[in-house]
Amino acid sequence: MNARVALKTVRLPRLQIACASCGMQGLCIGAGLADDELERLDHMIGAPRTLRRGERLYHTGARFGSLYAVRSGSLKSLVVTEGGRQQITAFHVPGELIGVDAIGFGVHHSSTVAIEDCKICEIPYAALVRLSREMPALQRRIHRLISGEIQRDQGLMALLGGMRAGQRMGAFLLGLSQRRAARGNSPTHIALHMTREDIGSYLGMSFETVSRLLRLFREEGLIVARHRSVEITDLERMKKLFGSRTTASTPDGVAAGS
Amino acid sequence: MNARVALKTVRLPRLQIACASCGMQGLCIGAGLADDELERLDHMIGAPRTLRRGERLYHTGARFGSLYAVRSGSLKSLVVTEGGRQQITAFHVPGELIGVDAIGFGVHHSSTVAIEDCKICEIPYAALVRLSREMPALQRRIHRLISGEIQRDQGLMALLGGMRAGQRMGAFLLGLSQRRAARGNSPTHIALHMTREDIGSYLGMSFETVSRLLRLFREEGLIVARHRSVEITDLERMKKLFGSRTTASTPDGVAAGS
DNA sequence: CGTCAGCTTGAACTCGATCAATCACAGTGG
DNA sequence: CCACTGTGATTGATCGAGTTCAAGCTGACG
Repeated sequence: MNARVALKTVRLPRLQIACASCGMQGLCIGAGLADDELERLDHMIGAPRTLRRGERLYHTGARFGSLYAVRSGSLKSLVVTEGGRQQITAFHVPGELIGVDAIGFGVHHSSTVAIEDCKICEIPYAALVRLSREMPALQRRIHRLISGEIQRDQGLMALLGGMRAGQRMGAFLLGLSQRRAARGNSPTHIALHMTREDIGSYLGMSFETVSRLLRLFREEGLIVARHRSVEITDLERMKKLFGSRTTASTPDGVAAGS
Repeated sequence: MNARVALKTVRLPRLQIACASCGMQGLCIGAGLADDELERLDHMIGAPRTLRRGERLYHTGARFGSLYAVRSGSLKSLVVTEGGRQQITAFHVPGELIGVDAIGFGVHHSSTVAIEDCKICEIPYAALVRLSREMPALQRRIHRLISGEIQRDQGLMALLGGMRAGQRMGAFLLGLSQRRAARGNSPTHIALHMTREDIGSYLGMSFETVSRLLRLFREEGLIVARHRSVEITDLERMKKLFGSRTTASTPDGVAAGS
């Protein structure tokens, strides 16, 4: 597999051009674009800017003007409910795009904060839309990003709505693992940059339960956890227990309405 | 308020033209379009088609080709988790658009089923996109619909993640009330066309708990419930207890960015 | 070296799930 | 027309997962 990718990299020059926003190949906003298209896109992307831990990228109610790509570090997005409670809606890691949920509305409906020092690239949305009018591939890409956002949310809803705390925790760890793997990193070593409280908020449980579940997983031999570093020692069993997204099985026996 | 709307209807001809898809004014896909634009849009919308109760509009994995507007009746969308459990992700009532979560991905990631006999209008998406290239207002509208979908999901996540069953139930009833109000219907009378089980799935609780909570609300004097008809008798206290989403329910009037 | 935020662990309690029995009602067919 | 039937709704009793409160512990950082 790796060998094949390497071969392609040699043969197809465009894979050697990294996206200016996230600094990676074939990820983020520039995925699926041709060389010249990627270059035009790159021109409108600003230089990476540093965000210190705890600093806010944008907050609820702020005018939406740009998407942001994470180059390094990680961030969290949260919404504040009527009761003043904070609900974490997403964690963002390098190579991912932030602000997708505000597209088209003109205003952010969540706040995003750095949970460690980050490097962030700004992508002006108006220019992006203008460019997308001439580049169907880019327009498709934008739509797909948004669609992916909705899917992610629906997955989390299903998680929160119908699973036990342990399953949610397991699915969370597997999710982080997969996101690392998608970027070519080890799928077994996970760094939890966020606090237990953030995880609890995200998964709809108390931070004490997060702590207890991690211990349970450790006692079960599924992971080795120390501080904020988690090593998945039995990835297979994890996948078995907490169903990795194997959604290839979609039976089409019944004919849809008319 | 009503008087002002009526006045506008008289003064501005465009408000008298109903959207062909949902049969309503200023809702659904046609909101915010000029007369001639609305007409062009209408030409690509098919005649309403009937869907019998229990019939499926589309299912997970099906190719995405169209959005659908509800003219009458109601439907539910659901995702099936790895474990085979069904999680209801949305209920759809007249004037709303279905299928937004599949935009850009080419494939539906949820199934949608009629919970009573419905009339549905199909809106071919490819044609819609083509049209939107010439009509910035339509493009904005599409983006806003998608964005609204994300927001709705985030709201539900916050609901599922951090609220007690009673609060979720209250917020659910208030939500239905507001959606009725947004379409000019009485906000106090709600018809629950879905089963208790569906409500339970949507709100992440057992159907018995749904039943018990409705009784509790009745004993508290908040509602009068009989069969599937619910009358909110103390809307003020409901709002006080279960924080109504005081954000302007119809996102028109807010200037969209870019 | 002290301080403090974040983490762990324990103990008691509570909310809501689960199991189970009964009821209400719509649809069906005699 | 009424009895039959099945799905959905109500209500009760029990139990356990997870919250909450509380008390220490750990490691980072001034």
